[in-house]
This record gives sequence, C-alpha cells and structure tokens, in this order.
Amino acid sequence: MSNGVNLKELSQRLNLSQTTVSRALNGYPEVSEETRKRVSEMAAKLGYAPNSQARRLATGRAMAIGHVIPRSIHEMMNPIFLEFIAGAGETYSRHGYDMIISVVDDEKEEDAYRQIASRKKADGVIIHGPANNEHRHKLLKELNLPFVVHGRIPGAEQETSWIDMNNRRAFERATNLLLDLGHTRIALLNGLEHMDFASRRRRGFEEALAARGLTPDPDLMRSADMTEPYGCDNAMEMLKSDNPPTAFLISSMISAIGVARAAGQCGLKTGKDVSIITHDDALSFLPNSGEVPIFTCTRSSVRYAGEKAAELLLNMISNPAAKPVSLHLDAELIIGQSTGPAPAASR
Amino acid sequence: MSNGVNLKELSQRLNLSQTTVSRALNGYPEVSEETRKRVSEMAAKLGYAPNSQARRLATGRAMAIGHVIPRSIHEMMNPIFLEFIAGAGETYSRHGYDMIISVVDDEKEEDAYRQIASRKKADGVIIHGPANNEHRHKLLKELNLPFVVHGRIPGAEQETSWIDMNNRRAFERATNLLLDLGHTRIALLNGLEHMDFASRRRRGFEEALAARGLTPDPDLMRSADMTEPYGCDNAMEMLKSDNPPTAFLISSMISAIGVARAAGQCGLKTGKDVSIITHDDALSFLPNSGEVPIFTCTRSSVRYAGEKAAELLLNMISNPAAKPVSLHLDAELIIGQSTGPAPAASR
DNA sequence: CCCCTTATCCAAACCGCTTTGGATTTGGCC
DNA sequence: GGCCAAATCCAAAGCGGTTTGGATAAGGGG
Repeated sequence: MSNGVNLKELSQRLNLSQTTVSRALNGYPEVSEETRKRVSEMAAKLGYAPNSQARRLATGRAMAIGHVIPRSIHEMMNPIFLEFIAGAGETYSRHGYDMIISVVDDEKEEDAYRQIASRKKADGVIIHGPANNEHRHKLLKELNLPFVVHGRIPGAEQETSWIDMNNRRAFERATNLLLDLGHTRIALLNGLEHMDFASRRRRGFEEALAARGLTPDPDLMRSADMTEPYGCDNAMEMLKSDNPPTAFLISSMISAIGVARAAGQCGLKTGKDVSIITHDDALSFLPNSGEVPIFTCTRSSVRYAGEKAAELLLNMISNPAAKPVSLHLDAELIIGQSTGPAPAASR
Repeated sequence: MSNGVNLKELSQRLNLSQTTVSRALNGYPEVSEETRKRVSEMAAKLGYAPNSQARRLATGRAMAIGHVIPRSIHEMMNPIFLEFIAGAGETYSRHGYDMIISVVDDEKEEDAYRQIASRKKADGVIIHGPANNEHRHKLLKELNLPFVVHGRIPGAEQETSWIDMNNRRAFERATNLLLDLGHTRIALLNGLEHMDFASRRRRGFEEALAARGLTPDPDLMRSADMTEPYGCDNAMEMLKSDNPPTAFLISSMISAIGVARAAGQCGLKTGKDVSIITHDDALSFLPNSGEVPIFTCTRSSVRYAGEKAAELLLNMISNPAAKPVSLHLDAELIIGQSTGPAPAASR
C-alpha cells in the first residue's frame, strides 16, 4: 500500500537479479514465462512501478512532449488551443508519454525551447500557431529537437512535418456559397492576419471574389483576436454604415456569436436579413450540431488534429530517419440556419 | 552550439571536480566567488544545462506538478480549465517547475494518480472540479501526494488546502440584486449540480429567495454542462411558457450568451424586457469589460485562482509539515447592461 | 613558531533503472 | 557419453547529476 518498493527490493524479495526482474517486466525474451509471471505478480503485490526519472535517465528518452506557449499571446490562450491539447493528450497517454506545457513570457520563448533541448525535458515539441514569418522551426532544427507544426510554415512546407486544414479552400467554398446565394457585399472577420491560417483564409476569400470579378471592399475586412466583442463591435459598425454587408464570413464561432448579437441588436434576423458563415473548430463547449446547426460553417475538428499531430510526432521520434510527413485535413462545408438568399436590394 | 556538454566534461575543461562545479552553479557557499564566476562563464560558453532527469533522480524531487483530467468530463475540457491552467503554469515556470497534464479515460483516473505517486512523476497535483461526493482527496492522502483543491470538498474543508470563490454568497448577492429590481420570477441556469461549486450557487440563489419569502419554481431551475445551446434552448423554452421568468441567473458567460440569443429570437430586449446576470470567470477570449460591461455579472478571475493555487501547492511541497491553508476569493458584483427593473406585469 | 579555524576543493557513494557481456544449466543430436 | 546451441539468469557498468565526508591550504591568535 505504502508507495515505494524499488527494483532492488523487489528483486531481493524474489531472489532474482535486478536484471532479470527488469527484463521480465519489460517483456524481454530472455526470461522464462514462469519467472515472468512470478515477477509480475510480486510486482503487483508490492505495488512496484519503476521510477520514471531513473528510467528516463537510463534510457535517455524523456518520454514527454513539450508544448510551449508564450503567455501574452491571447491567440494561444484560447479554447482552440485547449481542444488541440485535449486531443494530443489522449494520444500521448495512450503511448505512455507525458505532456508538459510551459507558459512563458514572450521573450523567454526561445529560452524555453533551448532548455527543453539541453536539459532533455522532452523528446519533441509541437509548434502552435505558425506566423507568416515563422522562425521557431529553424531554432528547433538547430537544437535537433523533433517537432510537428499545427498549421503550416510558409516556405517550409516540404522540410517540416505538419498537420493543417485546408484554410484557403474552405473559405473559398464558403465565399462561393454566399456568392451563389446572391450576396455581393460580404464582410470578412478574420483572425490575426500575421498568422498563417488567417492569411490563407483571406486568400481563399479574395480569390473566390476575384473569380467572379468582384474586388473585396477593404472596409469590410477586419483582422483581430477572435473574441466575442470583436465580432459584435465590428459587425455593428458595418451594419450601421451607409453601405452595409449582407453577409459575414467569420473565422471563429466565438466571434460569430458576437456578430449574431450585433445583428439582433440591429433588428436583423440572422439567416434572413443577414447571412453568416463561420469556421467551426468543433469545440466541445460550443456545439454547433443538430439536424440544422445554428451556424452555417466550415468545420474541422481541432481535437482530431491534436490527436493526429501527436501521432505524427511520436512516429518521428521513434523513427528519426523518416522523411517529413504532412496531413492535410479537409474542412466540411455544412449548411445551417444562418444563411439564406441575399435580401433584395431595398434600402 | 551543439547541445550536449555534461557535468563531467564541463568540470574537465575547468580542471575542477564535478562537486565544485555543481556547487558553484547551484549557489552553494563552499566555493569562492572567483571560481564560481569562472565556472558559470564556461558553462554559458559551452551551453551547459543539467540534465533534468539526472537531477531529479539525484534530488528525489520531480520538479513537476500534475493535472489529471478525465477525458469524458466536458466540464473539464472547458475554457475555464484552460484559463486556470494558464495561471498555474505561470507560477510553475517562475519557480522552475514543469506542468504535466494527463488526459485519461475516466476509469483510469485513479490509476493516473497512483502512477504519479509510485513512479514519482510529480511532487503534487491539483484537484479540479470537486464533486459533492468527492473521493480523490482520500486517495491522494493515502498516496501521500500533496495536493490543492480548486474549489472545496464538502466535509473536508478543514483538512485540505483549497482555493475557491465564494459561490454561495456571489449568487445570493446576484439574486438580491434582481429581487431589488423587482424581479420575482427568476430562472437559474446552473452548472452540473453534482459539482460542489454549482450546489453552492444554487444554495445562494435559494436562500436569497427564501429570505424574501419566495420559493423557487422548480420549472425555472436547470442544471447541465454550460454550453451555449444549453443557455439558448432552456431560455427559449422558459420564455415561451405560460409564466415566463423576467430574469435569468446563469453560471457561465457562454450559456449567458445563449440566453441572450434566445431573448433576441423572442423579440425581447436584454436589460429591459429580460434581465440577465451571469457569473464571469474573466476568460481572456470572452471579455466582459468596458465602462458598462455587456453582462451584469459576478466576476472572479479563474486565472488568478490558478496562480494562487499553484503557489499554495508549491508552498506545501517545500514545507510539508505546514497545516492546510485555504484561500477564499470574493467575487465582485458588477453592473452591466443586461439588468434592469422588472417590467410591469402586463402580459 | 605551532595549533586551530576557516575557506576551498575533491573522491566516492548514491539516486533507481537499463543494458552489456558473460556464466551456468539444460536439452537435443550424433 | 560428448558436444554444441539454446535457455536462463546474473554481476557490473553506465546514465548524469547531488551530496557526504574528508583532505589540503591558508589565515589568525597566543
């Protein structure tokens, strides 16, 4: 019951060497099935479990994956990150890996990676939220620390392992849907566009417009942290303008909720007077499901991305020579209650 | 540049013993300032950092705190948890501790704690979301694993260290505010009431009503995971009933947003036709600030709670003999746009 | 000048596990 | 019966730090 038999004591109780006991428990073939059974029974009885630090020291593997998140970046402190973590965490624990998360001051981010490498705190890391001018991957290569990117690093797609959804295509399709419904004044409430995912979404939006000979109105394009008030305030401002949009394309459910609130306050009915398409990361506390989801959306489970990213990384670690591999997830375009034909131009 | 000098190599380069080098770097007094300087310079130059596994093995301290979260519990997979983690994480890294998070199947929760203890994966843990019939603390005591509770364990307040906000009082005050505004039919959209925090909030609500001779209407009290649709659907149902509430008291901003949506869909103006008070955990992506916040709320920063919880725990660890200590945070009652006098009984 | 602190530094043990390189026993085959 | 390979098991050497118990040198007082 009391915690704390170690290998030595266990082996003494069994009249066996530490070697044999260790091998028995770790499934090596050089030990008879009979002894193996005897050993594991005694281990269970005494509640033996190998000290992880000792094992890690001996094997040279940290059996842990690091996630470092700069604390000021709101973008990261967000539920999307959490959901990703949840997915990744499942994979880790299924494989006996620990997940260690470091919340650090921005200027200490590089330091954090260096520490992980030099102190051997983790066998690999995940890069979250790559920016347009990303640099972390270079540091990590230099540090010889395996990593997987959640998202893509522009210009380094070939040489890095990553998992990403098709941001450009998703927003292109969403835009086309709105265009097909007759909307021509479409607002884009994007995430921070110095991030790669947001740039791609914007590109998808613009390209879809361009394909129909439309040029985006700069007044209808915003970019910021995806909070609820961000959605509400900007939508409000646009809706009250002389030439309001009839549709919104939004990068996050949370902001979309804000937009819906603004619409309500303006006396506009969502899905009728104003159309909304949002990206939906399938967050567990913000379900947008049902036969007819509240919001028409492009959906891609970020939790699933977390699971997969973790798998990629663990593979890289156990197979260091392998080439970089990447996973491209396709977002679904799902019709909900928030879209409808553009209202006849009346006002 | 290349990572990987160890203590031995470093000491050889310096013509010193490992002992001296170790002591120099760890600030022990038995080494002259001159050598200490020489040592640290060389360490910096060679990029030396002690291997954490080795250090942990030698010192017997894991220098890590564990957070185990059963994966099915949506309640835990929520942004509140994330925000708490963010706060705690800052404290940890400031003190050189790692944060390890285990996402495990429900039935493996106990197992996870046992492993942390027996394999010495962490020096302590945080208990999240204590239930009415909580049991984890007993296991942890048995395992001799220091812990701090985020929330309170009913019946074990004296013997455990915890940090909590005053849930009962906060909801009592909020209810009183609504009563003062003339509302008598007040709906309670609570979190899962098998959780301690939700029970307390309900108690506060009921006691405030009772103090004015009112008995709560069971039809106006709901309890579930605090999602957006939960708020919307239940509010919708109530508002469409024969005898609708004029005010809502809600356990989470997210659900409050849902309630506001329902109100909008019913053509009711929030803060006029219907009043809303919500608890606000001060989540970074759901700001409810400004001169006049959107929602009238009881506010308590869960991120701050995380920081403090971590501090309590680290103190416990470095001072194992100390008595349990607890921190009781008071939620602020903040007036926003979502409350107003009860409409004259007209319908 | 000698003895006793005090200031420095070191060799070696230890933390608890894995893993290498045998040693010993057993069994099959000619 | 003798020989060789397979099957078991073990002693000891790491892994990379921290820490104990001295040893050595330097300084101070009588």
